Amino acid sequence: MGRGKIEIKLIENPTNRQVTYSKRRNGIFKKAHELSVLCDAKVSLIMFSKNNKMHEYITPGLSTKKIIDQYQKTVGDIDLWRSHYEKMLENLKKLKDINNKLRRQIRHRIGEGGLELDDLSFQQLRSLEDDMVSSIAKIRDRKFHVIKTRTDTCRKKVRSLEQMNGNLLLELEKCVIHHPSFIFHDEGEEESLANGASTLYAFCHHHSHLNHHHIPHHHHGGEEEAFKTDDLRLA
Amino acid sequence: MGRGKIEIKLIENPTNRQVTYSKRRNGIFKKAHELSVLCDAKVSLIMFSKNNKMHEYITPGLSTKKIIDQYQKTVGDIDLWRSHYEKMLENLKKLKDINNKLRRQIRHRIGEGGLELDDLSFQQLRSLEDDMVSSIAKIRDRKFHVIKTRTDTCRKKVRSLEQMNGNLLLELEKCVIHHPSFIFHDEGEEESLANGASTLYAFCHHHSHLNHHHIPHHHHGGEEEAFKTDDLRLA
DNA sequence: AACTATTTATAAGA
DNA sequence: TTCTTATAAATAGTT
Repeated sequence: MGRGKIEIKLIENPTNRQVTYSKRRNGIFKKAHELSVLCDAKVSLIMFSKNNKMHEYITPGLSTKKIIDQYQKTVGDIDLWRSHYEKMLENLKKLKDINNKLRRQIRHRIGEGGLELDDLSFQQLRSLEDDMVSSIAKIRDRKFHVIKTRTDTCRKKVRSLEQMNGNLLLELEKCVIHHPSFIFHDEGEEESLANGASTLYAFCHHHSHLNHHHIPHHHHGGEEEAFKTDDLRLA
Repeated sequence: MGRGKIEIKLIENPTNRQVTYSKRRNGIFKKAHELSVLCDAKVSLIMFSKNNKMHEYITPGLSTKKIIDQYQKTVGDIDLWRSHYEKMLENLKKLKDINNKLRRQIRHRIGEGGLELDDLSFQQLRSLEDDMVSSIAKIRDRKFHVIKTRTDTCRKKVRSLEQMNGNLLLELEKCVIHHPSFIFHDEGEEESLANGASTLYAFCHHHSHLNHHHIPHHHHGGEEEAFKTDDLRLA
């Protein structure tokens, strides 16, 4: 109906399409309204343009919600929403129940207020206590494991540092023996040395005072045992 | 558009109205479909005739649910359903989270598998252990309280029975002293006596052999202490 | 947004 | 209902 007949297929020209959309949208709304009035029908017309602009028509005196409700009722069993909603309610209730049970269980285990323990019998209290004892044993085991791992790691680190120190000492001894003047002759370079070298240099000074003994913060044998038991006293 | 122009108002003649409804319904569906195709629009058209027959058109490839969902999203805040639904979803999520946390807490307290304890630091393990120790103390307190209450109740009962027995003995003594022939003279009535009286009678016989000592199943003093500690050994 | 030649929808009748 | 058809209404292309 227009200057020329058109084929019913997507209008490629966006401007053209937009114009047609507007015109026909108005046309369809008018038709929907006429149907509402002429035949006392309930009409819900919702549409989204290609760029998701929404437009709707509803028979006056109705709401989209009402129409959709009636739609749900009519379509009934095939409908997803209602059952979905009801499943959700059910789920919600179940979760609340589980939640309460879990809380109760925790309160029992915490021994909260005696108020919670009141509803347990002597036998239940006994078995709860047994559970707790075995649980605490597991926690202690785990704690022991954690501290042991930590101690072991520390011990390994110490051992490796000791070995490194030993090697450095040997190197230094060689140096000192072959070039006794080395230690004090190159002071000018001290500032430009990298960190490691600088530390080594400091160590040389230190070492020369201590006459080849280990530096004091190294742990060994009995001392390491003491460290271990000290930590485990916490357990 | 027809043989004559019509006014847009309710068609009173039901047949006429029904015919018009059918014709125009088809027309509007056709228009809706043309709009869908020409402009790539999403269209949902739901209508109910005066006698509640439902008809709907949906842009092919869509579902009414999808359209309605999009409608909810677009209309958004004004709508009640959507917020209701989303509040529910939110609630559901919250409950699930809380639930998981509670479960985790319980698993920690149970010390399940070490798998659960793996993610706790030494400090956390220590404080968990402390908690458990104090909880177990509470449970033991409660257990002690339960058994003590039970013991006390039992002791009271015993005491009251002893007193009752004592009184009965005194009464009997009086009887025997004043009517020494009473005990064996009325055997004929024995069968017809009520339970309490029968017991009293039996007691008389028993008592006459025991020379005023307590009957053996009574606990007193040291013996009662023994009973108590025996029960508490369970604790 | 307005115009208008045409197509489309449809009211009334069969 | 469906078909027909005269006529009203919608609208494609143009301004």
